Amino acid sequence: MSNAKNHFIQGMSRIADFWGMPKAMGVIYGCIYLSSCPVSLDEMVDQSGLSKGSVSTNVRVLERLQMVRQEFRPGDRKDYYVAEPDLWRVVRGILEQRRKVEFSSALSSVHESLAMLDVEESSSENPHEIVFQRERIRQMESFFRMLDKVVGGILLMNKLSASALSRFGMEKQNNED
Amino acid sequence: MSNAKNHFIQGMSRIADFWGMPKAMGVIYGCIYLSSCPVSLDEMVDQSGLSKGSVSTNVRVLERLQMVRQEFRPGDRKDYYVAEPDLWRVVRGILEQRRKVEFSSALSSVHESLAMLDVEESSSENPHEIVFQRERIRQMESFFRMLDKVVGGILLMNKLSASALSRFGMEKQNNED
DNA sequence: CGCAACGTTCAGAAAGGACTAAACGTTGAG
DNA sequence: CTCAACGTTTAGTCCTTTCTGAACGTTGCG
Repeated sequence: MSNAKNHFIQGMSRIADFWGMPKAMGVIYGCIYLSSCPVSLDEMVDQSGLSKGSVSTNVRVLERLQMVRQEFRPGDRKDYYVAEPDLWRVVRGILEQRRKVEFSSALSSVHESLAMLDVEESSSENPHEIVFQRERIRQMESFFRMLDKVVGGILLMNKLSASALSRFGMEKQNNED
Repeated sequence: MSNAKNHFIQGMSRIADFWGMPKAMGVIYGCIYLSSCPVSLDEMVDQSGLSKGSVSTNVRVLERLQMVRQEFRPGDRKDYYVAEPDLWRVVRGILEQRRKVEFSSALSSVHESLAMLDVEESSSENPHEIVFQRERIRQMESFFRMLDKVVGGILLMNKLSASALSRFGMEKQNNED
């Protein structure tokens, strides 16, 4: 394998780690992303130096995130994978996943706190504090709701490309490229 | 401490964990965020159940991220902290930090791979693969550059509020609130 | 001075995740 | 039917990160 590919894969490993994913995921995506033809599981094992089990597990996570696709070959029992080349779709996949898993949970957690506060209000000897806390929690709730909307808006764009990005206030700076 | 505050703090712990930060950071921010008056380190220790060392360390990280501010009191040796109430400023602080640390590093890593590919090109027996890889890496490089611009654009807005959000394509959906 | 009140630091423990290796279930060819 | 080629699962190990507890340096009061 080329020296450059090795270095690239190592970079993907770092990036995956930084975004809270297993390093192996980054490594495997790097393998597939830089292959001009579909890659089998064994090839990934060779190129990545990871165990077969790890590759098997992680490649399916990548598939769930729509970062790679399985390519079927009639009469071949091996699984071949190709990378989703549109990186903006990749971030969409990740965002979708995270939104489903965590955003709603965070929102409901905050909402529950608000409900509990209402129950406690009557029995409190310090109403001022309660009022303050309710206001704060309410602000955080509306913050989460807005955040969820923003992400939802991004997900609605079927292509997060230059034209879409112009809405992000990017018109201001037009240095390089 | 109120039952609701406890629940809220637990939620912050989960959220912090999800975003790749120490749980204790979330807990401590929760403590301060829901206090109507500046909080001393000892009070945080009481309310969070964490050790003094952990609180001391994590509260300073929060300060560096501009999620809390120190409030000086003349003639009092204790350190008091108040929370940054504008949650959009909070995400800005976090984004700024992450951009500094990781974005540039990711970009240079990809760029290095590209350079290595150029060196290897001549000595390769498989020029087709090299050409393919160069194209792929180039795409990722331009992706990172764009991503960096987007984040930069967000950071330029001094208030990421409703008016700013309208640029994000949020006009389309106007359900609730 | 001496002591008590603070915040900080650091070695070590604890916890949580991720990877490995080996056993396993399935499928298809001979 | 038997065996080899696959991908999957899981128990166990390793490694990283985080938290704790105690020692430490500083500061100001009595």
